[in-house]
Amino acid sequence: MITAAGRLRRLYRRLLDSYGPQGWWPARGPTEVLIGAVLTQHTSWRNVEQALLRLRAVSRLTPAAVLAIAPEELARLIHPAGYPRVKAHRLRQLLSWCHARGGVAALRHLPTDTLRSELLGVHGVGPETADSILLYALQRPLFVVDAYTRRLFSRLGLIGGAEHYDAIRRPVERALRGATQDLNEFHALIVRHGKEPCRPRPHCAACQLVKICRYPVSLRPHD
DNA sequence: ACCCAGGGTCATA
DNA sequence: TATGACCATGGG
Repeated sequence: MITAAGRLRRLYRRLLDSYGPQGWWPARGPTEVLIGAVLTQHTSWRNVEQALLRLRAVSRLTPAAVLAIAPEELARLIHPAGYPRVKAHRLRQLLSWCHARGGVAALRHLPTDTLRSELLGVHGVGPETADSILLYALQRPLFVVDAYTRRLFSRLGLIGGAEHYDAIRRPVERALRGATQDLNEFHALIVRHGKEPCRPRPHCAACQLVKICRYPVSLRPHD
Protein backbone atom coordinates (compact mmCIF):
# COMPACT_ATOMS: atom_id res chain seq x y z
CA MET A 1 0.00 0.00 0.00
CA ILE A 2 1.51 3.27 -1.07
CA THR A 3 1.15 6.01 1.49
CA ALA A 4 -1.90 7.73 0.11
CA ALA A 5 -3.98 8.85 3.04
CA GLY A 6 -5.46 11.73 1.08
CA ARG A 7 -6.51 9.52 -1.81
CA LEU A 8 -8.11 7.05 0.58
CA ARG A 9 -10.05 9.79 2.33
CA ARG A 10 -11.26 11.24 -0.96
CA LEU A 11 -12.30 7.80 -2.19
CA TYR A 12 -14.26 7.28 1.03
CA ARG A 13 -15.92 10.67 0.67
CA ARG A 14 -16.94 10.02 -2.93
CA LEU A 15 -18.36 6.60 -2.09
CA LEU A 16 -20.32 8.10 0.79
CA ASP A 17 -21.62 10.92 -1.41
CA SER A 18 -22.62 8.44 -4.13
CA TYR A 19 -24.33 5.77 -2.07
CA GLY A 20 -25.03 7.28 1.34
CA PRO A 21 -24.52 5.49 4.68
CA GLN A 22 -25.01 1.73 4.41
CA GLY A 23 -25.95 1.07 8.02
CA TRP A 24 -23.99 -2.14 8.39
CA TRP A 25 -23.91 -4.89 9.68
CA PRO A 26 -27.27 -6.24 8.40
CA ALA A 27 -28.09 -8.24 11.53
CA ARG A 28 -30.53 -8.16 14.42
CA GLY A 29 -28.04 -8.68 17.21
CA PRO A 30 -24.34 -9.13 17.90
CA THR A 31 -24.41 -12.93 17.86
CA GLU A 32 -25.99 -12.76 14.44
CA VAL A 33 -22.94 -10.79 13.28
CA LEU A 34 -20.68 -13.64 14.36
CA ILE A 35 -22.86 -16.20 12.61
CA GLY A 36 -23.22 -14.11 9.47
CA ALA A 37 -19.48 -13.47 9.33
CA VAL A 38 -18.82 -17.21 9.07
CA LEU A 39 -21.73 -17.95 6.75
CA THR A 40 -20.73 -15.27 4.26
CA GLN A 41 -17.24 -16.70 3.72
CA HIS A 42 -16.90 -16.98 -0.07
CA THR A 43 -20.69 -16.82 -0.30
CA SER A 44 -23.22 -14.27 -1.54
CA TRP A 45 -25.17 -12.46 1.15
CA ARG A 46 -28.36 -13.58 -0.56
CA ASN A 47 -27.59 -17.21 0.30
CA VAL A 48 -26.57 -16.25 3.81
CA GLU A 49 -29.94 -14.61 4.39
CA GLN A 50 -31.74 -17.84 3.52
CA ALA A 51 -29.58 -19.73 5.96
CA LEU A 52 -30.22 -17.14 8.68
CA LEU A 53 -33.98 -17.33 8.06
CA ARG A 54 -33.90 -21.10 8.52
CA LEU A 55 -31.82 -20.78 11.67
CA ARG A 56 -34.01 -18.07 13.18
CA ALA A 57 -37.08 -20.20 12.54
CA VAL A 58 -35.91 -22.92 14.90
CA SER A 59 -33.64 -21.22 17.41
CA ARG A 60 -32.79 -18.02 19.18
CA LEU A 61 -29.52 -16.77 17.83
CA THR A 62 -27.52 -16.79 21.03
CA PRO A 63 -24.33 -18.83 21.41
CA ALA A 64 -25.90 -21.26 23.91
CA ALA A 65 -29.04 -21.80 21.84
CA VAL A 66 -27.18 -22.47 18.59
CA LEU A 67 -24.68 -24.73 20.36
CA ALA A 68 -27.63 -26.79 21.57
CA ILE A 69 -28.39 -27.76 17.98
CA ALA A 70 -26.81 -31.05 16.89
CA PRO A 71 -23.98 -30.49 14.38
CA GLU A 72 -25.66 -32.45 11.55
CA GLU A 73 -28.88 -30.56 12.16
CA LEU A 74 -27.04 -27.25 12.16
CA ALA A 75 -25.41 -28.19 8.86
CA ARG A 76 -28.81 -29.01 7.38
CA LEU A 77 -30.24 -25.68 8.53
CA ILE A 78 -27.47 -23.55 7.04
CA HIS A 79 -27.07 -25.50 3.80
CA PRO A 80 -28.28 -22.62 1.54
CA ALA A 81 -25.09 -20.77 2.52
CA GLY A 82 -22.91 -23.53 1.10
CA TYR A 83 -20.10 -25.57 2.68
CA PRO A 84 -22.63 -26.77 5.28
CA ARG A 85 -20.40 -29.15 7.19
CA VAL A 86 -17.38 -26.87 7.16
CA LYS A 87 -19.43 -23.88 8.28
CA ALA A 88 -21.38 -25.82 10.92
CA HIS A 89 -18.07 -26.83 12.46
CA ARG A 90 -16.67 -23.29 12.23
CA LEU A 91 -19.81 -21.84 13.79
CA ARG A 92 -19.53 -24.26 16.70
CA GLN A 93 -15.87 -23.41 17.25
CA LEU A 94 -16.56 -19.68 17.19
CA LEU A 95 -19.68 -19.80 19.36
CA SER A 96 -18.00 -22.15 21.84
CA TRP A 97 -15.18 -19.64 22.23
CA CYS A 98 -17.71 -16.84 22.69
CA HIS A 99 -19.79 -18.82 25.17
CA ALA A 100 -16.70 -19.80 27.18
CA ARG A 101 -15.79 -16.11 27.30
CA GLY A 102 -19.17 -15.34 28.89
CA GLY A 103 -21.12 -14.31 25.79
CA VAL A 104 -20.84 -11.39 23.42
CA ALA A 105 -21.56 -8.81 26.11
CA ALA A 106 -18.59 -10.00 28.16
CA LEU A 107 -16.26 -9.54 25.19
CA ARG A 108 -16.66 -5.79 25.45
CA HIS A 109 -14.33 -5.69 28.44
CA LEU A 110 -11.38 -7.20 26.60
CA PRO A 111 -8.76 -5.21 24.69
CA THR A 112 -8.90 -5.32 20.92
CA ASP A 113 -5.46 -6.95 20.57
CA THR A 114 -6.47 -9.79 22.87
CA LEU A 115 -9.77 -10.34 21.08
CA ARG A 116 -8.14 -10.27 17.66
CA SER A 117 -5.48 -12.82 18.48
CA GLU A 118 -8.01 -15.08 20.21
CA LEU A 119 -10.37 -14.85 17.25
CA LEU A 120 -7.56 -15.69 14.85
CA GLY A 121 -6.88 -18.72 17.03
CA VAL A 122 -10.39 -20.06 16.43
CA HIS A 123 -10.35 -22.66 13.68
CA GLY A 124 -12.10 -21.29 10.62
CA VAL A 125 -11.71 -17.63 11.57
CA GLY A 126 -9.24 -15.77 9.36
CA PRO A 127 -8.40 -12.05 9.30
CA GLU A 128 -11.47 -10.89 7.40
CA THR A 129 -13.90 -12.83 9.58
CA ALA A 130 -12.13 -11.70 12.76
CA ASP A 131 -12.10 -8.04 11.75
CA SER A 132 -15.74 -8.14 10.61
CA ILE A 133 -16.69 -9.39 14.05
CA LEU A 134 -14.49 -6.87 15.84
CA LEU A 135 -15.76 -3.93 13.79
CA TYR A 136 -19.42 -4.77 13.32
CA ALA A 137 -20.25 -6.64 16.53
CA LEU A 138 -17.86 -4.92 18.95
CA GLN A 139 -17.29 -1.51 17.33
CA ARG A 140 -13.49 -1.77 17.36
CA PRO A 141 -11.65 0.58 14.96
CA LEU A 142 -10.43 -1.93 12.36
CA PHE A 143 -10.64 -1.90 8.58
CA VAL A 144 -11.94 -5.06 6.92
CA VAL A 145 -10.06 -6.09 3.78
CA ASP A 146 -11.98 -8.35 1.42
CA ALA A 147 -11.86 -9.35 -2.24
CA TYR A 148 -13.77 -6.22 -3.32
CA THR A 149 -11.25 -4.06 -1.47
CA ARG A 150 -8.29 -5.70 -3.16
CA ARG A 151 -9.92 -5.43 -6.55
CA LEU A 152 -10.85 -1.75 -6.21
CA PHE A 153 -7.56 -0.66 -4.61
CA SER A 154 -5.68 -2.58 -7.22
CA ARG A 155 -7.62 -0.94 -10.07
CA LEU A 156 -6.95 2.44 -8.52
CA GLY A 157 -3.25 1.70 -8.31
CA LEU A 158 -3.22 1.93 -4.52
CA ILE A 159 -1.80 -1.57 -4.24
CA GLY A 160 -0.01 -3.95 -6.54
CA GLY A 161 -2.25 -6.84 -5.59
CA ALA A 162 0.12 -9.11 -3.68
CA GLU A 163 0.12 -7.12 -0.43
CA HIS A 164 -0.57 -8.95 2.78
CA TYR A 165 -3.79 -8.36 4.65
CA ASP A 166 -2.33 -6.09 7.35
CA ALA A 167 -0.34 -4.10 4.80
CA ILE A 168 -3.66 -2.92 3.40
CA ARG A 169 -5.61 -2.72 6.65
CA ARG A 170 -3.24 -0.50 8.68
CA PRO A 171 -2.79 2.37 6.20
CA VAL A 172 -6.56 2.67 5.85
CA GLU A 173 -6.98 2.76 9.62
CA ARG A 174 -4.40 5.56 9.79
CA ALA A 175 -5.94 7.45 6.88
CA LEU A 176 -9.33 7.44 8.58
CA ARG A 177 -7.68 8.19 11.94
CA GLY A 178 -9.14 5.11 13.62
CA ALA A 179 -12.69 6.48 13.49
CA THR A 180 -14.87 3.40 13.98
CA GLN A 181 -17.91 4.77 12.19
CA ASP A 182 -15.88 5.76 9.14
CA LEU A 183 -14.15 2.38 9.00
CA ASN A 184 -17.56 0.76 9.27
CA GLU A 185 -18.97 2.76 6.35
CA PHE A 186 -15.86 2.56 4.20
CA HIS A 187 -15.87 -1.22 4.05
CA ALA A 188 -19.63 -1.40 3.57
CA LEU A 189 -19.42 1.15 0.75
CA ILE A 190 -16.62 -0.75 -0.98
CA VAL A 191 -18.79 -3.87 -0.95
CA ARG A 192 -21.76 -1.89 -2.24
CA HIS A 193 -19.68 -0.41 -5.03
CA GLY A 194 -18.32 -3.86 -5.87
CA LYS A 195 -21.72 -5.53 -5.95
CA GLU A 196 -23.22 -2.91 -8.22
CA PRO A 197 -20.49 -2.51 -10.80
CA CYS A 198 -20.52 1.13 -11.73
CA ARG A 199 -21.21 2.19 -15.29
CA PRO A 200 -18.99 5.06 -16.40
CA ARG A 201 -20.96 8.01 -17.73
CA PRO A 202 -18.40 9.19 -18.58
CA HIS A 203 -16.77 7.94 -15.39
CA CYS A 204 -17.91 6.46 -12.12
CA ALA A 205 -18.65 9.21 -9.62
CA ALA A 206 -17.58 6.97 -6.77
CA CYS A 207 -14.23 5.51 -7.79
CA GLN A 208 -13.70 7.89 -10.76
CA LEU A 209 -12.52 5.11 -13.01
CA VAL A 210 -13.42 5.37 -16.66
CA LYS A 211 -12.27 2.24 -18.39
CA ILE A 212 -11.89 -0.29 -15.64
CA CYS A 213 -15.42 0.14 -14.39
CA ARG A 214 -16.66 -1.31 -17.65
CA TYR A 215 -15.25 -4.68 -16.66
CA PRO A 216 -17.89 -5.77 -14.17
CA VAL A 217 -16.79 -8.52 -11.86
CA SER A 218 -14.53 -10.57 -14.01
CA LEU A 219 -11.29 -9.00 -12.84
CA ARG A 220 -9.69 -10.87 -10.01
CA PRO A 221 -7.75 -9.24 -7.17
CA HIS A 222 -4.47 -9.78 -8.99
CA ASP A 223 -5.55 -8.63 -12.41
C1' DA B 1 -21.91 -24.85 -19.46
C1' DC B 2 -19.52 -21.81 -17.42
C1' DC B 3 -18.30 -17.88 -13.72
C1' DC B 4 -19.05 -15.73 -9.44
C1' DA B 5 -20.05 -14.89 -4.43
C1' DG B 6 -18.66 -9.90 1.77
C1' DG B 7 -12.74 -16.99 2.97
C1' DG B 8 -10.05 -20.34 5.26
C1' DT B 9 -7.39 -24.58 5.80
C1' DC B 10 -4.38 -28.01 4.36
C1' DA B 11 -0.82 -30.48 1.62
C1' DT B 12 2.94 -29.76 -1.15
C1' DA B 13 7.31 -27.63 -3.21
C1' DT C 1 6.66 -18.04 1.12
C1' DA C 2 3.45 -19.39 -2.31
C1' DT C 3 0.56 -21.95 -5.11
C1' DG C 4 -3.46 -25.41 -5.75
C1' DA C 5 -7.23 -28.45 -4.08
C1' DC C 6 -10.98 -28.55 -1.32
C1' DC C 7 -15.28 -27.15 0.81
C1' DA C 8 -21.03 -26.47 -1.91
C1' DT C 9 -24.99 -23.57 -2.73
C1' DG C 10 -27.80 -20.39 -5.80
C1' DG C 11 -27.87 -16.68 -9.43
C1' DG C 12 -26.36 -14.51 -13.77
